[in-house]
Amino acid sequence: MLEGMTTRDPRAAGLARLAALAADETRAACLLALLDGRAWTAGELARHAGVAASTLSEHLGKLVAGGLLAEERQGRHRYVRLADARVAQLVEDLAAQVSPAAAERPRTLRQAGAGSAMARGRTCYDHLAGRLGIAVTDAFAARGLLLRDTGFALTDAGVRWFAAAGIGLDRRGRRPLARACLDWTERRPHLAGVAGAALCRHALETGWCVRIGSERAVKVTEAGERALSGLLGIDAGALR
Amino acid sequence: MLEGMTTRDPRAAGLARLAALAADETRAACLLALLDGRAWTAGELARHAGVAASTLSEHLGKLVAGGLLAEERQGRHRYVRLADARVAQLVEDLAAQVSPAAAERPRTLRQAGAGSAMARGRTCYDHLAGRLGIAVTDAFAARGLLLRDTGFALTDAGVRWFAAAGIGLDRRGRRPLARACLDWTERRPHLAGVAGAALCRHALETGWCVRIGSERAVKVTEAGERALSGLLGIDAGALR
DNA sequence: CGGACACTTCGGCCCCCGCCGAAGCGTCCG
DNA sequence: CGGACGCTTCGGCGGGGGCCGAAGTGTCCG
Repeated sequence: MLEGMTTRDPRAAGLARLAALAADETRAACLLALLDGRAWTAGELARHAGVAASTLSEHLGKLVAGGLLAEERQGRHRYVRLADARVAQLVEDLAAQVSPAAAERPRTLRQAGAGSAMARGRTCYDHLAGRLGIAVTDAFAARGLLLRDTGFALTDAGVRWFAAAGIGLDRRGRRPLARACLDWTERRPHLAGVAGAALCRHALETGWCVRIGSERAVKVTEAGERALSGLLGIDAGALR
Repeated sequence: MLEGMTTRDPRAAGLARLAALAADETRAACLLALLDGRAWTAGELARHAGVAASTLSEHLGKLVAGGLLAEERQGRHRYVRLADARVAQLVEDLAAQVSPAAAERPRTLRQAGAGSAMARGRTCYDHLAGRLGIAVTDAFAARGLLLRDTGFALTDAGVRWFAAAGIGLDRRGRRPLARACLDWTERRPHLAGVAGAALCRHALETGWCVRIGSERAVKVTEAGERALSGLLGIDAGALR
C-alpha cells in the first residue's frame, strides 16, 4: 500500500529486538535469576524456569546472540552469566519499573526464612544490597562521602576514603564510579557502580561478610562488624 | 509434564509484560518519537510509523493500558505522551543500549540539515541535549556545581546556583534532582532529572532558547548567549 | 568400553499477535 | 444538516515463536 516501503527506523528496530529478548516470561525469569551475578548452567535455569531443557537451550541461544548473556563452556556444561554491568543495570531498571505490587509475598515458612536472611544482606549482581547495602549507603551519606539527595556521586572525601581503606577503584572504562540501584525489598537506593562493586568484593575477600549457603544472601561476620563500625560508624544493630 | 504447574514468578511475568510493550517495531517507533516530550495525535504516529490508523489505534491501547503512555482526548483527536519521567528514562536507557551503529546516518540533504540543527541543540523529553546540553553540563562541572566523574550529582554550590538564578527546583517526589542522560549523537552524558528539566523550562520561558519549527531542535538567542556566558561562562562558540 | 549425563537440533503443534480494509461512531465545519 | 475527518472496532489472514518429545552429539566416569 505504501509506495516506497519507507525504510523503517533502524533505531526502532533495534529497540524492539532488544526488548523482545526480555519479552518472554521464561527468558525474563532467566535474566532475573542471573541478577545474582553468578554463572548458572543451562540445566539449573531450565529447572528454575520450569521448562524442558530443549526449550531453555533455544532461549539461551537468543539471549547470547542478543548480547545479553556471556557463555562459557566447561565440559558438558554451558555456563551463562549476564554479559556485563550494563546489562545488569538494564535488567535492574526494568525490574524496578515493574509493579511494586509484585514485590513481597513470602509463600512458605522456608521461603520466608530465606527471605528474611536476604532482606538482612545480599548481593545484587556485584554490589551489596538489602539492609546491609542500605546501612552502608546511609553511612557514606552521613559522613559526607556520598551525595545522594541531589543525584548520586562520591565526593572527593569519598574517593579518599576508598584509597585510605585500601580498596582500589578502577576508573578506566565507561562504568560510572557510583550509581544508585533501586532495591525492591527496601524501597531505597543503595550504592552500585564501580565503587559498590569494589566495596562488595573487598568485603567478601577480607571476610567482612560471608555468603550463606549457595544463595545470594550474605552475613556480616564479627570482624566485619568491627570494620564497618570503625571505618563507617555503622552500628551493628542496624544490620539485624 | 510438570505436576503442580509451579506458579511462575510474578516478577518474571511482569518484566516480560513490560518488555513486550516495547518489543514491537511499531510501538518502539512510537516510544522513540514521543521521547521529544510532546503530545502526538494517533494519526501523526500512524503516519510516522507507516501503518494503518486502525493498527496504530490498537498499539496505543496497549501502551496506555500498560502505563507507558498517558492520553488526553480533545474533540476528535487522541493525544498521547509518555506517562512520566520514569518512562522517559526507561526508553532512553533501552535506546542507549541499542547498537551504537544504528545511530547516525543522514539520508537526504534536508534530513542532514535538520540533523545538524538537532546536533547543535535540542530537547530530550524535558531537558536540553545536543551540543547545547553538553556545553551546559561541562560548564556546571567546570565550576564545581556538578559532580560527574564520580557519579552524577549537584553539589551544594550547584543547588545554590539554581536558587541564585531564580530557577526553582521541586524537591518533592521521587525523581532524582540530577541524573545523567546518555546522548546518542554526542556520546557523552548530559544533565537530566529535576534540575535538567527546570533549566530547560527556564531557558525556554525566558527566551534563552527558542524552538525551531515544530521540531525538537532549539536555538540559543542572543539574550541566551549573554545569560549563559554571564551565569556559566559558556563561550558562544561552543554552541555552534 | 559402555552407560549416565548435559546439552542441542529437529519436526510438529498451536497460540499469539500484528497487519489490513471495511464499517461504525463521534466531532468539527461549511 | 451533511460531508469530511479522526479514531475505533471487528473479522480474517498470515507469520512468528514458544513449547514439547525424540533423537543426536559430546563429555564424564566407572
